[in-house]
Amino acid sequence: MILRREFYARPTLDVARDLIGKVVVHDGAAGRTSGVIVETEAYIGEGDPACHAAPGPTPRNEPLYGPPGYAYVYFNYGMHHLFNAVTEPAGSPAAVLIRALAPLDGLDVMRRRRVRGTGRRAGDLDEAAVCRGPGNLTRALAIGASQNRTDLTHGPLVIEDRGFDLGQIAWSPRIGIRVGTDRAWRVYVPGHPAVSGPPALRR
DNA sequence: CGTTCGATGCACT
DNA sequence: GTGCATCGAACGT
Repeated sequence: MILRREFYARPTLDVARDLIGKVVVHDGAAGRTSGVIVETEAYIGEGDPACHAAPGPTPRNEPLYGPPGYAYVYFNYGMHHLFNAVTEPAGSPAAVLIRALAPLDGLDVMRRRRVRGTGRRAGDLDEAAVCRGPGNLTRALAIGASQNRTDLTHGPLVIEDRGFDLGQIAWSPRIGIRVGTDRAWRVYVPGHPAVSGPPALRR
C-alpha cells in the first residue's frame, strides 16, 4: 500500500520514526529496485541549523516549503544525490532524509550500479552494503536530480507500507553534519547490518 | 578498531 | 572563494 499524503503531513519526528520498515520502490527502465528503510534523519525548519531551510527560502530548498509527500533530492559533495521525503504542511519547511535500506527487489541491478565506474566487482559487495548510506542508496536505486520534486504518492518513485515490523528502534544525533549535532533526530534499527555510520552508532 | 584525505560540482556569501 | 546532510582507500593503533 502506497503511503498517502496524510502520512507525510505530520510532525517530522513522527514521520522519521514511522518510515522505519517502510519500502522505497523505484520502477525504471532497468526494472524495479527497492529496499526496506532501516535508518532516517529529520531536518526541521529554519531554526534547525543543519536544515537546508536555515538560510530561508532559496531556489534549491524550495521543495521543503511545498506540500508534503514530495521528493527533495539534492546533489552534495560533487558526487552524491541525497533523497528526502518532504513533511509537514506546506509552508513548514521540513523533510526526512533516507539514510539506509535493506535491499529487496533488483539486488543484481543495484549491485552493478554501485560498482559502475569503480574498479570493484559487483560480487565483492555485501548485500547489506548495497544501500548502506544516503549516497549509496540513491546510486543503487538510480535516484537523481530528475526525481527532485516528484510526487511520492504515485509512481514511479513511491514509499510503500508492506507490513514489515523491524522491531525495536533507537535515536541518536544526526551523522555527517557540523551544526545541529545537539538534536537526536536520527532513527535506526539497532544492530541491523544495513545501517550506516560508525559501529558505535549502529548499536 | 580509529583517523585522515582526495575526489568532485554547485549553491550561496 | 568556501563549505558541504558522502564515500572508500590508505594508513596508524
